[in-house]
Amino acid sequence: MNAPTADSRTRLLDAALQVIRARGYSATRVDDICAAAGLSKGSFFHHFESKEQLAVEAARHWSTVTDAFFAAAPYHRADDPLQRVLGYIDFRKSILMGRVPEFTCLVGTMVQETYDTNPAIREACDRSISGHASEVARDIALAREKYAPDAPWTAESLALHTQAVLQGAFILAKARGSASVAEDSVDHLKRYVELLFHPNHPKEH
Amino acid sequence: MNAPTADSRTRLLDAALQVIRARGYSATRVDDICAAAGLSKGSFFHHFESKEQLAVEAARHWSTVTDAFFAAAPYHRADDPLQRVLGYIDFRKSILMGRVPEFTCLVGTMVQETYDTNPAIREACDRSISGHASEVARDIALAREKYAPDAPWTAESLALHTQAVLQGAFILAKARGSASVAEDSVDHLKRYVELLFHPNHPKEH
DNA sequence: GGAACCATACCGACCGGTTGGTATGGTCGG
DNA sequence: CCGACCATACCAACCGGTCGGTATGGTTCC
Repeated sequence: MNAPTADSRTRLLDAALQVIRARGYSATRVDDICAAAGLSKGSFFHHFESKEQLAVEAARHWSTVTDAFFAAAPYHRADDPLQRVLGYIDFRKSILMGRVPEFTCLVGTMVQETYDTNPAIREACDRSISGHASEVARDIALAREKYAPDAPWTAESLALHTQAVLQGAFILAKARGSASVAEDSVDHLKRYVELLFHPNHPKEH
Repeated sequence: MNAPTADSRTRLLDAALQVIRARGYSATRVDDICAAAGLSKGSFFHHFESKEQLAVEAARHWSTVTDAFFAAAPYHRADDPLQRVLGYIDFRKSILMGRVPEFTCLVGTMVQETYDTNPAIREACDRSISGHASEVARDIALAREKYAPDAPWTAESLALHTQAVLQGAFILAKARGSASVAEDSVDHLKRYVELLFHPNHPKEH
């Protein structure tokens, strides 16, 4: 009777995204994920051989979901690469809404708990973050070539910096219990990128 | 010999800083902390009424330790407030050495796992981060008044942004298993602050 | 068509190691 | 002797993972 709904494996993965983002990886029980998916533990271990393997697959699922989400975002339509980069940052700010677990990042949360004890999960989280950064770096590289070819920084490092700011903003939002501090930090990030590409200060007259 | 019976509580707190930074809060067992401190569980529950309360006190202990550490750092000796801010950033970069758990932040790690389930720990982590940011904000406010009194950002928000960058840099370092990506992000942060203050900044060599 | 057979999906009771916390008693300085 | 401190032994709940079993739908052979 579950035919019309998404298949069970996907439901378990989606449930894992929700629960782990709220409670963290270690504190999440397999039964929590099953309950959130409306499935039993037997079903869970039919689809995943262990909790650890679920985490690895959840990280990949996270990348799939977020890649599609960002691919559909409107900022890609700008012709100018710098405008796409700034549009990306605006877009990241605009989705900081709802409850904190709804806009924070699965892999940023998981990697904190697993980097030293769980290499498979750490690598899966790294692939997710680095993969997304590479996407951002493509537009940054084009903007750099066009507007700042002699800049002393690489497109890759600036893309990673955007991810660092976002991940850090999530931590502050979690500590404060509010998204507004994250919005402020994204504002600073946008100002930085604008300054990097438009040094229209009275420095050079 | 350390003071015989005097410091067991501190030894447990110090052990908690090490173990929780490496494994996270949920995955840390109280026996792990006891073993790292060379004490028994009876001693643990003599000093702390629960694992949760230990976490709250560990956050405060973390603030005490780090406050003293930063208070002793050389960047405070600069006369100019902007030089102190830039010196702070340089200092933060210079301590990104050793293994990852040795330079990352206890409260940034803990708050990710506890913000939605453990309000007491969340608040303790918030106090630690916000308290440190306030310290940084003092010099930023002086620099702003001196060099950029009409800037469209507040000293408080820029101070929080520095913390966001650092926390995010720690996450990237954990995912990558290397500090170098964190160093790059701190470089971007320093460049941002320099750009913010650049127009009226008197270069002195 | 239908009986026999099989694969996939799913259920939930159960197992055994783990873990936060407790009970009890010993040691030692004052 | 008292109370702070700490160790050992222990407990009950918890939790990841297992296992026997059911339901359903597809395939093959007559």
